[in-house]
Amino acid sequence: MALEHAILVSLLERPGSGYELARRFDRSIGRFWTATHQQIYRVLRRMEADGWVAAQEVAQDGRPDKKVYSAAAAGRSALADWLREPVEPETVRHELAVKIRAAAFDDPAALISEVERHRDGHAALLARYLHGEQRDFPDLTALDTCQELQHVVLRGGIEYERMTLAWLDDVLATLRRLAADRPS
Amino acid sequence: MALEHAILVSLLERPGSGYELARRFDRSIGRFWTATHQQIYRVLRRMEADGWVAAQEVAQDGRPDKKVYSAAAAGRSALADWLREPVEPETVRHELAVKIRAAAFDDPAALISEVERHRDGHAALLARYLHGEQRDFPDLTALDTCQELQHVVLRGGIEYERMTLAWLDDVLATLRRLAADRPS
DNA sequence: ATTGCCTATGCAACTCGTTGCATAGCAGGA
DNA sequence: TCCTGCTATGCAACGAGTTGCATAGGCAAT
Repeated sequence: MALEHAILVSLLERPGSGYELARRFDRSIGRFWTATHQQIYRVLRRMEADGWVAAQEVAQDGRPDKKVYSAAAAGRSALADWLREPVEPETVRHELAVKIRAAAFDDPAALISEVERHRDGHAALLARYLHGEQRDFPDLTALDTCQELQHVVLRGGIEYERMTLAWLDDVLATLRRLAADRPS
Repeated sequence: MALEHAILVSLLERPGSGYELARRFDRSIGRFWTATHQQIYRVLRRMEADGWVAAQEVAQDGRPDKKVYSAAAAGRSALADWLREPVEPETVRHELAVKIRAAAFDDPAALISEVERHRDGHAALLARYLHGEQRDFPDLTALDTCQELQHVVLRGGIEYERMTLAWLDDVLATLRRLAADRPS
């Protein structure tokens, strides 16, 4: 279970409320680790009970109060312990790949618009990554350790999107060829 | 929920027992959709109750009996319905990426051997994919629709592994540079 | 001889993750 | 004015997924 650890890393990079964490998971972190606000609130409460994080109530005007969490010493040492354990290879749940193989038993042409939709989504995400890179890392020669590591993870995201985009174009070409060969 | 659909596709490609399906999920399918034998047995029973699959008991000598499942008409039409629904973008749970960002708050050098382990795993998987491609698709000019689609998914797997391999080399270079810059 | 692994299925208990809903004040547009 | 959407947190119920264990015969190696 790594949601705790992902939250700890995010809080070490910057303290924040459950709501803010949920938004971070929708953005930068969310593309290599997803979580809903429900999970995050639940885990934060458990982590607070375990002394991994400390909470501070912050009153705001014009908005509901919030609880700002920050990583505690116990959380930091738990993170260090976890870093020394081996992790499993990443699990992939690639529903679209299942659909592509399923198309053999139905109409391959019917899948084209769906694949195009995914292609466009990945293209948009790649653009957002590249834009975020420009904004957050304007000078790549002057990064501290934390930023270096954030940037190498971002590079992974960028390469993943580029690769996926090229693959989805390949998938589209294949589907179009099959649709032309055997019109239903 | 797509485990049902992944199982249906696998059974349409070839009927098999729960055990055999579990092994297929460990191999080809398993890299874009994971499932344990527990899940598979449970879902198969539900699918049988819903008339999506039909089971046939097969006695074997020297081995326990097995129940060979095959996709039924109702399952096939359920699959066709599902193909026409949009799917969510794939979810990624990339624990190693969390660790890389976590390394900023501990010792980056301590992560090197872990990343090397992952790198070697991905290299081995890429080799297995390429070997499987040679074996299962010796003549790329003579494929039926089902094989065309299997192959385009395999190409995706191969490209994913290549990209991951290159990225992990980038990560290793970054970690080594950080370790040299600031020795702990 | 015993140990360990492979085939083949399954139960029980648990944790993880999702979905729907609820509260509640404020801001902005039709 | 009403409706939608944002900030901020939370409960309850459900479904998905994991882990540990159990059975049970056969096969291969130590």
